[in-house]
Amino acid sequence: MDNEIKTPVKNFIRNIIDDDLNTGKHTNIVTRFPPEPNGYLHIGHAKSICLNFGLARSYSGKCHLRFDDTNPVKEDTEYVESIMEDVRWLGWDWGDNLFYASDYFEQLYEYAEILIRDGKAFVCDLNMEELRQYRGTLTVPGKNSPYRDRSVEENLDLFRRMRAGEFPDGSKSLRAKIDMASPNLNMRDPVIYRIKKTDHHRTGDSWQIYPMYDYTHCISDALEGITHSICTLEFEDHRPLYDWFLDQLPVPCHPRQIEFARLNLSYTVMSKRLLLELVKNNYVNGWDDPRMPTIAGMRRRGFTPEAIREFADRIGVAKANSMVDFELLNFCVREDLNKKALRRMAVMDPIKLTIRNYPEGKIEELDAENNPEDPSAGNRRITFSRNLFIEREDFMEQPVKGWFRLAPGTEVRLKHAYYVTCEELTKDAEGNVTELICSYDPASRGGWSQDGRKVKGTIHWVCAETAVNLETRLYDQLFTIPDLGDIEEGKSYLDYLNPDSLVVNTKALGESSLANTEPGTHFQFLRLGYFLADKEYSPEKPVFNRVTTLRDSWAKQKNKQ
RNA sequence: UGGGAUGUCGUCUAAUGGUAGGACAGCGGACUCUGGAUCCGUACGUGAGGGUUCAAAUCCUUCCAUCCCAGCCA
Repeated sequence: MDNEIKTPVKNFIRNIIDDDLNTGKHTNIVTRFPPEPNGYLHIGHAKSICLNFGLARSYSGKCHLRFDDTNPVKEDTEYVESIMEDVRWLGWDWGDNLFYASDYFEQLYEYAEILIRDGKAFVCDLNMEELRQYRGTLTVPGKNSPYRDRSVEENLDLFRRMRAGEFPDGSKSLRAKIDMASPNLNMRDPVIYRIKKTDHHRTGDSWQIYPMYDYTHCISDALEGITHSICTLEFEDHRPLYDWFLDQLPVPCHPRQIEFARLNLSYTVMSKRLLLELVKNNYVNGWDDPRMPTIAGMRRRGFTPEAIREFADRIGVAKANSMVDFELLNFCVREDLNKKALRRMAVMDPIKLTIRNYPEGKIEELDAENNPEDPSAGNRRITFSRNLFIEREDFMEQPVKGWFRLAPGTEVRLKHAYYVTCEELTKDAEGNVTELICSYDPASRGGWSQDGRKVKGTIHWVCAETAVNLETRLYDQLFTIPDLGDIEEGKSYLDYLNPDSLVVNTKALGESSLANTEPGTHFQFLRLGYFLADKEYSPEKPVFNRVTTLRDSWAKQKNKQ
């Protein structure tokens, strides 16, 4: 990735940064990726990660990884581990800049006392229900809390006792004193500390109170010297509060919050809640199910970091809500794997092909290139014999117009091998074709013909004597409709789960080398698609995940008819 | 019916008052031992109306549509 010399596409954030650099507001930039460790990262996070780390790299700045761990009831170290793994896998490096909001708890607490001393925060005894009543609604202003005018001394005393654990959960909160009549609900005396007698995954039982996001995030940014604090659109309404806290407190700097539109991808969901539900209720097989849009799932499916980064670059960054076509992701992974994946032959739905004029018992070896896009990938030897299997789809008894694969009486090339002509076929009682009897042209060895005759069709095959059985897992979209945000009244996203999102095919056959590779290796199965040896792969049970199919202009042509 | 935002090819995204451009998808063709890859060509767009200007996607104005906000979640 370091030798990419692409000029970055302009976007409104880069424009802001360029301005800040030109005007001298900043001489270098610092961004951050601030996940809450309460779930696995998904492709939407990848957009944000690539944006923040990408900006830092592009401007020779820094990007911090900061865990926004202010809510111990939802967070867990399992998630911090997986997040770090995913960010690293995507190819980014935070260096020494690993932070936790929980590292700032003491500082945050001291700042809260300053707010109290300045009369800008108070301890409120309203419970959650009362608080809701007092907050008002979108159209009617809120009412001041009856506890709003407590003295500084009383507030300080109460707040310290909150910290000491003297009060039960939910009985009191610390609130900022701003404006209950503000049309922006976030400014209606927002809660900044709540009591939670819950152990924190990093601070253990040392805190009984935990700061809220709005209060924590801006201060964390300021303490770390973040210059551009990039977040998603739903925080736009929070920006006045972000700025308010920083304006009240003696913080080292005042970062600028910039909001961009989160990623929506067709045929999938991106909400942590929904993804968690899919996992918990076993609609998928865990966070790394290859159908999941999680980084872990995409990694297991066989998407590459390079493809995901390319995707993130291509979708751009803007403020308008949008839905990106999944095909772009497929394009990116094909583009990457086309250069890198070794070619192999495998047959998903085998049909027997016998070459009647090929000597019985003879097995010969032929040369096959590993990757036509990359000569350095070298060649391999593959075996050929009288008994082969080809793809059932590659034969048509009554060929349609434009068909140039195998049919009775027609000649095709077996990739890397010989020309064969179909002369006869056998059928079972139901009339299904069970075997194709062919003849071959011994002079066409290697797939060439000296007389220069044209053979339009080339098909893949495997040698019956040496082929190995494969389990292939053929993945398709998890959902049947592109926009899960737009579903029929009374229906749930679960009603749109694609029953065919996973088809396990155990009858596939592949060339023998496929039983001798490592989990995590990518291949292109000729004419079929890109596959990854799954983590469950073993030589005894070779399991391959289909990452994506190849482009198929024949299928397209067929669909038009 | 409060507040905040956003509307550019089918989709994503540039154009910072001066030729509406790129990518994906589509279509057509060339080439090909993968109907793959590659190459070439092509169609398609400024939400609507008014105004300012020599000139408007861009500025003003009125409307329309969509998204977000009433957690002691982030």
